[in-house]
Order: sequence, then C-alpha cells, then structure tokens
Amino acid sequence: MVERLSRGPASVKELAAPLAMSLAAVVQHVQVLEQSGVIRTEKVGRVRSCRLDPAGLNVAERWIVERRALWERRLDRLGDLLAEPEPSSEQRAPDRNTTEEQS
Amino acid sequence: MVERLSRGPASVKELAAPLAMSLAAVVQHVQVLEQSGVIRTEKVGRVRSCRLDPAGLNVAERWIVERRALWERRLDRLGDLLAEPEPSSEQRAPDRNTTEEQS
DNA sequence: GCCTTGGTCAAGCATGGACTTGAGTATTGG
DNA sequence: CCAATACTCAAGTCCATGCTTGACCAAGGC
Repeated sequence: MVERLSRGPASVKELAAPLAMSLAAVVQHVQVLEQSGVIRTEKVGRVRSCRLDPAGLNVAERWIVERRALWERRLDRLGDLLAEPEPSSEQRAPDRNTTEEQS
Repeated sequence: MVERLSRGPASVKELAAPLAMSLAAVVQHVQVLEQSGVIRTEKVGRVRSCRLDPAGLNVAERWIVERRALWERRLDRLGDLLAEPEPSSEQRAPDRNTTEEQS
C-alpha cells in the first residue's frame, strides 16, 4: 500500500484493487497508517483519497533507526560476553531485577 | 534468558527462577532456542543444562543484519520516491503484480 | 427518482502465539 | 524404599490480529 501511494495519491478503492481483501479491511489499514502519521487522507464527495505524508515517514524512519540501534546494542553486548573466556568458577550475581525481556 | 546464559550455562530451573512463568513455558522457550541453533542443551541425570552456542549466535546476527538491510533498502527507495516531485499528470502504471507486501 | 458506487460501522470469526494445568516419568537424596 | 526434584508431554485457555460479513449511508450518474 505504501509502495502504491509512493507513486502518487489513490482512493481506498484503488488501494484495495490489487489486494485480495475486502474494502473494509483496506480501510482499517488506512486508518492505522493515518493514526500513525504515515499517510494523510481527505474525503471528497464519496471518495477518500490517500497520500503519503513525508513528515510522517521521517517519523517512521526514526522509529526503525531506533529499533535498529537497540538490536545492535544487544548484539554487541552479547558478542562481548561471548568473546570473554567463560567464567569457570561459580560467581553468580543474585538476579538483578531490571527491565528485562524474556528469551 | 539469553542474557542469563551469556553469563554461563544454567539449568532450566535456574532460567525459570526470575521469570514469573511456569517451568513448562520456559522449556518451550528453550526448545525453540535450541531448534533455531541459538543454544545447545544436554541432559545430565534429571537436569537439562543449557548454554549459548556461539556459532548459532552468529547465525542469529546474520539474520538480523539481513533484516536490517532489507528495511534500509525499503526506506531508501521510499525516500527517493518522496524526494521526487509528485507526478502531476496521471501516468499510473497498470499495477505490476510482483511480490509485494501489504500496508 | 432510483440504482449504483465508494465508503463506514459494528460484530464476529479464524488463526497463531504464549502461557497454564495436570498427569506422568526418571533421577536422586535420605 | 520413598518422597522430593527436575523435567516432559498433551491438552486447553487466553488474547491479540487481521480479515469478513452484512447493514447502512451519502454522493453521483442517468
């Protein structure tokens, strides 16, 4: 959908056309895209036309960059720990309870 | 869990301890981690001990790097298209049907 | 006027993932 | 020998997502 919109604005119908989905489903997608600021829409008569919002895409880009940085940090940390020689003697820290994800 | 394992091998019990989850749930996590090659486990008596598999982590890292590259490519492409002046005259390509994701 | 078109809304269904429960098994300390 | 421990396994629950359906409504077009 975003790809299609990057080639110029389109109505909901047009967005739905190539997509093996009901119109309603597409509308839902459009709604979340609008709420998250990636696109803007405007209703003219009975037609709602959608276009990308460049500013919003910048936000999206920033989001992804952050995400990426986070993963990089994790991997680096992990890499460091793996590079270290394994601690042969048991010296287990007593479970700090910081924000921590599972798996 | 991976974080914990990066500080040295541990039994399933130990992994479960700080995790507000049943043992069985942890075992499930351990299974997928093992299947995807991130950890290796060995059963000694009634205890299954788990350790990270450095090689497996390399695989995981490669996976993430690929993923990242993919997103970068997408964003770049999108950025390019946005940078272009909007095509004012209607010159809509007739919907090529290549592999394409929704939204 | 009235049927068609493009969209809207609410409800509901299907699926998948993460977790729990409960029953069972093998090891092990006493 | 017995009970506790450390799992294992199958089944079932819960919940979020993504989509469909059907009723509805406001433009158009003829």
